[in-house]
Amino acid sequence: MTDTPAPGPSEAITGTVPTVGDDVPVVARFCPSPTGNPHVGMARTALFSWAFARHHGGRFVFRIEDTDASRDSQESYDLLVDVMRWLGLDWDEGVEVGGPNGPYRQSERSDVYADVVQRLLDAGYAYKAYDTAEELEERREKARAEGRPSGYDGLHRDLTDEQRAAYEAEGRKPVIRFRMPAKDWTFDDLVRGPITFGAENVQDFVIVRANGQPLYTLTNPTDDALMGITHVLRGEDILSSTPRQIALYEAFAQVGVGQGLIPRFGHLPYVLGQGNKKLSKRDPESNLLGYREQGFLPEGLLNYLALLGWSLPAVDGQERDVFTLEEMVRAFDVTRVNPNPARFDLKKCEAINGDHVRLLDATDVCERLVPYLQAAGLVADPVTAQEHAMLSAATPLVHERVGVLGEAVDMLRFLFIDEEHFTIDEKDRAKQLDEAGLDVVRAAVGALESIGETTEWSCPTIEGALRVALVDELGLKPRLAFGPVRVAVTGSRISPPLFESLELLGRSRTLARLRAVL
RNA sequence: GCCCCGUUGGUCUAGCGGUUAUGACGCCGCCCUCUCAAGGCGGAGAUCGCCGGUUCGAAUCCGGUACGGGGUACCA
Repeated sequence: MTDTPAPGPSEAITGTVPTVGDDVPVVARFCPSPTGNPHVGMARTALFSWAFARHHGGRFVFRIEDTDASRDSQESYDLLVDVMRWLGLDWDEGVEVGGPNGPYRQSERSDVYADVVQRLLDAGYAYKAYDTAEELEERREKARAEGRPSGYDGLHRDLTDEQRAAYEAEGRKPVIRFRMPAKDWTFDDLVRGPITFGAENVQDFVIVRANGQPLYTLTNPTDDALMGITHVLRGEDILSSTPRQIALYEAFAQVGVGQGLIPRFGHLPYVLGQGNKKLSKRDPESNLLGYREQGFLPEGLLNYLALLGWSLPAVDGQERDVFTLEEMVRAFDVTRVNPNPARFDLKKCEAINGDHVRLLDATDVCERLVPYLQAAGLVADPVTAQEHAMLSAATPLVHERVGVLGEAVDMLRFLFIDEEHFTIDEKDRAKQLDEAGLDVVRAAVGALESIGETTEWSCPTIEGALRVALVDELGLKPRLAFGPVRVAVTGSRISPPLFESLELLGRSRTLARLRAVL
C-alpha cells in the first residue's frame, strides 16, 4: 500500500455534493451496536426512524454496527432482533431478512471498508499518521492551554516518503486519518434547524485503527452511502460528528462510493432517567426487556416513548396522547420533534400502557396474559383447556384495573394457585382476620354452605347470601363485612371484585379457604 | 480551554407576534363503590432560565448571559 501524493484538500473537493431533496424516496435506518441490553433510548430512536420511513412510504433498514469485537456480543445481537420484533418495528432490509446491500452486520463487511479506505488513500483524501498517543496528548494539552481547539493538529498530513519510511523503520504502526477540507460546515438538522461548525473546529479524524480495524467514523457513513440512506435519525450524542460524515460523503462522491447524495440528518434528544442523568445501558430503568417482563404492551411502551419528544398534532384544538402506531405513522413529522431532552416517567408510562390494555378486547388480553401466568408458574405450558376457561372468565375482572400485565398475574394468582401454595399476606391477615374478622368468616361459611348444593353457585346467589348473613344479620357495613372474606379467600385486601371471584374459585375451594383460617 | 445543542407547572407536552399560557401523568378533594382500579366532577401547581433589544404588543424574533448536556478518543 503506497500513498499517492496528496492533492490539497481544497482542490480535491470541488463543487458541492447535493443533499437529498424532498422528492427522493425515503430510506431510513436504525443501526445499533450490540453491546449490553437493549435500552429505551434506543427503542425511541428506532421508533422515530421507523415511523419516519413508514410515514413517507419509504424503506427501513436495520443494520448492526459491530465493529468493536471487544464490546459486542452475540447475545446482545439476538436480544436486539428479538426486541425489534416484539415492538413490531419491521424492517424491509437488514439483518435476518437480507436485502440488496448486505451483509448488514458490519463485522461481515471488512472487505467493503478495506476497499473504501484504499480508494480514499489513493485519491489523497486520507493519509497515514504515525503520532504516538503520548505525542498527541502532549500537543493536545498545549493547544488547550493556548485556548485553541484540542483536536488533531495535522502534523502528519503531508509526510514525505522518507519520513514515513523512517517511522515504519522505528516500528510505528500508523492510523489512517481523513483529511478534512479547510472549510466551514453547515447542515440543516431536521429537528434543530441550521447548524454550523467552523473549519478550525473539525480536524482530521481517525478512520482506521493502527491494528487495521475500521472505526465507526468510517463504517457508519460508508454503509449509509452504500445502502442509499436518505435520512439519518440518531441520538444527539453524535451531532458533532456530522461535519465529518458530510466531508466523507463529499469524498465518497469523488471516489465512486455510493450514489453521490448527502443524507439529511436529524438529531433526537436524549431520554434521561430520574434526576438529570442520561439513561445508561446499565441502568435498570433503561432496560427494555425489563418492561416486557413487567407486562408493558409493545403498543403502550411505544406510545409513551413517542411522547418523549413528539406529540400528535391537535385536531380541532383537542390534544390526545393515547394513540395507535398507525395514527402515529400517519401523523409523524420529524420536524415537530422537540429538541430538548426528556425524562422517562414510569408512572406516566404505566398510565399510557393501562389505556392501551383497555383498548384491547378481552380475548386479546386473555391471550397476552398467558405467557405471564406461565412465567409465574401458575398455568401449564401449553395451557390446559380448564385453565384457559378459567382465565377467559377471569380476564374481565382485571382488564379495567391494571397498568401492566404483571399486575393482573398478582390479582389472579389466588385462582390458579394450588391449595398447598396458597398464602395470605401477613399484614392483611393481622388487619382483617382478628377475632371480629374470624366471626365474620364463620358467618360467611354458614351462609355459603347453604348455597351451591341444590341452588346455583353464582355471583348473584353468593352476593345475596353474604349480604343477608353479614350486612343484614350481623349489621356490618359492607366494607367491614367483606374484607375478612376477601383476605381469607384471595390472600389479600386488594383483589378483583369479591363475588365474581368466589364464583370462579368454586364452592369447595372457597369454603376450604374460609375454614382454613378459623 | 475550545466547539455544538438545549432551557414552558414536579414530569412530559401545546404554543410559531395579541390566549384568563394547552393537554396529559402525578398530587389533593368529591362522586361511584365489597377492596383496588377504572370512570365522572372539581382543585392546587408556570410571571414561559435570566438581562437587554426589536415591536403598539414577545413564551414566540434578535443579542448577550447563566445553568444543564454532548463533543473535543485508535468508543459509538
